[in-house]
Amino acid sequence: MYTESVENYLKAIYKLSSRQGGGYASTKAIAEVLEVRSASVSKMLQRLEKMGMVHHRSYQGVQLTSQGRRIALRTIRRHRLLETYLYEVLGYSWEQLHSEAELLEHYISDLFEAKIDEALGFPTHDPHGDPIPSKEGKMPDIQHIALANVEVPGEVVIARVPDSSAQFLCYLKEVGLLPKVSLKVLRKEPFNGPLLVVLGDREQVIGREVAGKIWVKKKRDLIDGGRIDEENS
Amino acid sequence: MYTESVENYLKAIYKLSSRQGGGYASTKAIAEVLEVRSASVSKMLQRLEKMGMVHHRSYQGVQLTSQGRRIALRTIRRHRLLETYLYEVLGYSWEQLHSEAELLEHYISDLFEAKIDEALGFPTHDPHGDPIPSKEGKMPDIQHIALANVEVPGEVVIARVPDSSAQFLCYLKEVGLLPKVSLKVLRKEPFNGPLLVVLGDREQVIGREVAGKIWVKKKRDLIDGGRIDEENS
DNA sequence: ATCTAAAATTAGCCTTGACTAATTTTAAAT
DNA sequence: ATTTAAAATTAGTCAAGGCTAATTTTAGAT
Ligand SMILES: [Mn+2]
Ligand SMILES: [Mn+2]
Ligand SMILES: [Mn+2]
Ligand SMILES: [Mn+2]
Repeated sequence: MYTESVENYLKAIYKLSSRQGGGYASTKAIAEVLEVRSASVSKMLQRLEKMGMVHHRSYQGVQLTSQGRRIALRTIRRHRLLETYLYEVLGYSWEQLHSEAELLEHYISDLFEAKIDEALGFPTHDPHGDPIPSKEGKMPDIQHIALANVEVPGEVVIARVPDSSAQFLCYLKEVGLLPKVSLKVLRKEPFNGPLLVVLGDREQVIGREVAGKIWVKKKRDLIDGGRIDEENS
Repeated sequence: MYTESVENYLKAIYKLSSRQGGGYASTKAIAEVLEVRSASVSKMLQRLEKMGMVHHRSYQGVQLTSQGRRIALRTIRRHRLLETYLYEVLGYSWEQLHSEAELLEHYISDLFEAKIDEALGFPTHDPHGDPIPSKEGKMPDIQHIALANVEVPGEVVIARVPDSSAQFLCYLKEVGLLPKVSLKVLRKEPFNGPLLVVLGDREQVIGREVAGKIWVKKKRDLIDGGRIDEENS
């Protein structure tokens, strides 16, 4: 339907502008995500504007139109369904998922999407813990906190890890920091020092930077959807 | 690895030049298969020559180099493995296979190819009866005859049907002309008239043109690999 | 209010792979 | 041996999506 390039731009804009508040993505940030030059981004933004995919305020940033958001979410849905299928059905290992999905997301048909969705029993999360947007383009919004920001002592469950660096994922697999794993944070060393956590039956130190990329839920939130939390505090 | 376009050209050249003898594909024939203009083909042939994929004798035709053949066969292998997987595992219907495979064949990885091959138990033929080239690039060569050329009366088994027209496949499905089905040819009407065949428990007339596109094996060949046939005649 | 560095845009170039129109080559018919 | 029609090639154009280099805008520091 749309080109691989257009879909990748829309995905990048979606992720950057939903990252926080105002919702504008900058040219530079898009360029970094997609590993192209800023000049290429500027040009593409004009084309996307003409296509009705974005609102672009020159020198200020871009936002998706509802049309652009629809395509972005469809692509993200396909990406995450693909990752889930490759993992669950074809036996891909964790770190091989992303690159295959990154390409195939642009080339499967509506039918293929529907077939793997069905084969998986209509999953809601991919293997990295990322939510899968619905067919109608609803993305469940989630409130996770970074492991690095958990107050100590705290008991948490891993909800989500980044999907795009195979090396990082290999490390996480090695130490057992996978989605759905619970752990206790015993101590955080000051001056951005490492965290000391209990993982299963052993202790483990985790660098602050790594801990900033792992998203967790508090144990209590899990049991009661976060309501008790509010009443108690 | 190579672009979709390059792989489609190589596939087209492979099929056209293996169709018969000498093994040269003409510019016009390639243009017709790929539904592009001859001028576009001429230009691409020069690029393929530079890439070492073809030998092009100007105004005479092209042949694949061993390099070109390797890529063509890899693409055909992926196409047919994909069709088999979509059919056997994902429950695609017959006529939906080809268009999905035609695109995905260019975008799956070596790993994806290996995984679906394994999941299918290393199949040798796709749902249309076409042989799947081996990973090493060996294509089993097959000697089928067109149903239209069977001598009457003759008993045959359908080996292979064309894969690329969904409408044609729907018709074949409707009348039950599927690979592995046996039938008897009772009569061929003269002047390129229709064939009268027995299909299961009923008689069926088949136009000569349709019968020219269905490839069959003689019943005896099937049982004894064709040897008895030679001894008897 | 001015200066400056970072960010963004513009201008101009390249490759891929289409297209049309014009030209050249080939091969078959006279 | 010419003529001619089909096939093939060449020349020139276009859009997509990259790039570098040059220019413009913005926002923060003085
Ligand atoms: Mn991913
Ligand atoms: Mn992608
Ligand atoms: Mn096919
Ligand atoms: Mn194809």
